[in-house]
Amino acid sequence: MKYRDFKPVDEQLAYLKKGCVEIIQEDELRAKLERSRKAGKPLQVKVGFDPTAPDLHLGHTVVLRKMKHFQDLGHTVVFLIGDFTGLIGDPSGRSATRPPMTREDIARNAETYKAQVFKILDPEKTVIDFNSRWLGALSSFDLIHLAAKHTVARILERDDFTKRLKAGIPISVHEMLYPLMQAYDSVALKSDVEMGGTDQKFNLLVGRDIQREYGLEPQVVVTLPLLEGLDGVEKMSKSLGNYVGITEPASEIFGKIMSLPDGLMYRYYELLTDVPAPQIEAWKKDAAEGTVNPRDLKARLGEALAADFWGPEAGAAAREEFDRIFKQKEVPEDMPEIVLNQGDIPLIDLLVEKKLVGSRGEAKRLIQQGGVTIDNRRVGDIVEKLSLGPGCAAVLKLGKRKFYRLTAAR
RNA sequence: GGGCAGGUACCAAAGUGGCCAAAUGGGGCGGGCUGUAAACCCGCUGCGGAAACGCUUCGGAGGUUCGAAUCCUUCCCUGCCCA
Repeated sequence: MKYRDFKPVDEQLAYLKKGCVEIIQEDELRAKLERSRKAGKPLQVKVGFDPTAPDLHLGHTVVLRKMKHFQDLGHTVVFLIGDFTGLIGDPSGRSATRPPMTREDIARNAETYKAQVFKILDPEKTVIDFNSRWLGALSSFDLIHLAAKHTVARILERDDFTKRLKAGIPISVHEMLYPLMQAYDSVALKSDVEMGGTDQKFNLLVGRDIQREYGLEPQVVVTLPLLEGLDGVEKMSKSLGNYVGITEPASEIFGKIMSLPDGLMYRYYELLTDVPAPQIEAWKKDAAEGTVNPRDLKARLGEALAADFWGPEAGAAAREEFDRIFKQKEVPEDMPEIVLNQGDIPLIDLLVEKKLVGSRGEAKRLIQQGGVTIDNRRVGDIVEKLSLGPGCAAVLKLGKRKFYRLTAAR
């Protein structure tokens, strides 16, 4: 990129600042942008990702979207996969020591990442890297040398360590080393900017200190809000199950968004769409006054998000499908098909065999509680048997939203 | 190295010889009301069994006892205090 290709610094700053929680330090970022523009040299922007969970969800897209913003402005974004952690086997799950990941696992996860992140990022402007490349090459001497550059007190300052310490929850030594490792990534990459969720603030700041120790100009730290999960309380995470994965089918994305608590949808609009803030505020007001049905705003959001990952048509289709099922109480167009063999089969056996429930007890409970419907008829008896004549079909519904098409084997 | 306190179901946390498949809360699931929202109400939440009931669980392994989550031995793990 040449000088003229970079937008004026003020314009860039304004674009980048939107939605950020904090920029440390903003004037440093300005200085870096100015230098980059003059030299025609893009900034190096680094964001780290965990190699163990390559299923990205909407929470990750907050930072991905910001990465995209940097790309839009012509900067280089490094998508850093923290595979070193994976290689040595992160024991921080305590109860079950995780087996270390193999190189194959990591390579596979990296592929999965690629398939997902390029739904948002520009492949041309994205560098994917692995921190084992340099961390794996550090000798014990190097590591201790690195560790010598920081103090225990500084590490313990960290909020979550303090809490754990107080609560009597173990902290292992390697956990204290992680911030240093991550900081070293910034040294290795000579990053100008590192981004992360607000929970990463501490780690990101350590990066600045360590870069200075290694004689580099400290990176600018940009923190982004953590997106609340579907429950509206905890942050979105896979392990809490309150997430919307970006590879989920459009109809799932739409459905999950519809189940969002109302108050949360404005937050989602803010962090996950480009709808301008004043518009969001106006909607909020309209909904409160009753001039707009919050449901419709939510549907709009669901459609927009489904469209982000599957295209506008799929987004619209997801919305129509949803209305069909829940407004008009019809049956979805596509549902998983289950083929029944000839003859009677007890319903419970069917549910268990097809792995629709976890155990027979669960199947019984579901039936007893009226959660099972066949062709709109609620099943009342747990010993009920099922049979379909040749060429017949039926719709099995479990709970509120699980539909299956039963068909007879020829 | 020494002293002390702990390890209970998805999580937190009661239970300290039989009435314990284990209180309570959270979470989850189902139903109701709705807008598949929130709030709220009801129910369920180890496995098998239609049920009666049976079986496997309270860090691991042994033991005492008619009977153990509860007592003993030993091992593993964690926290706190002292060195």
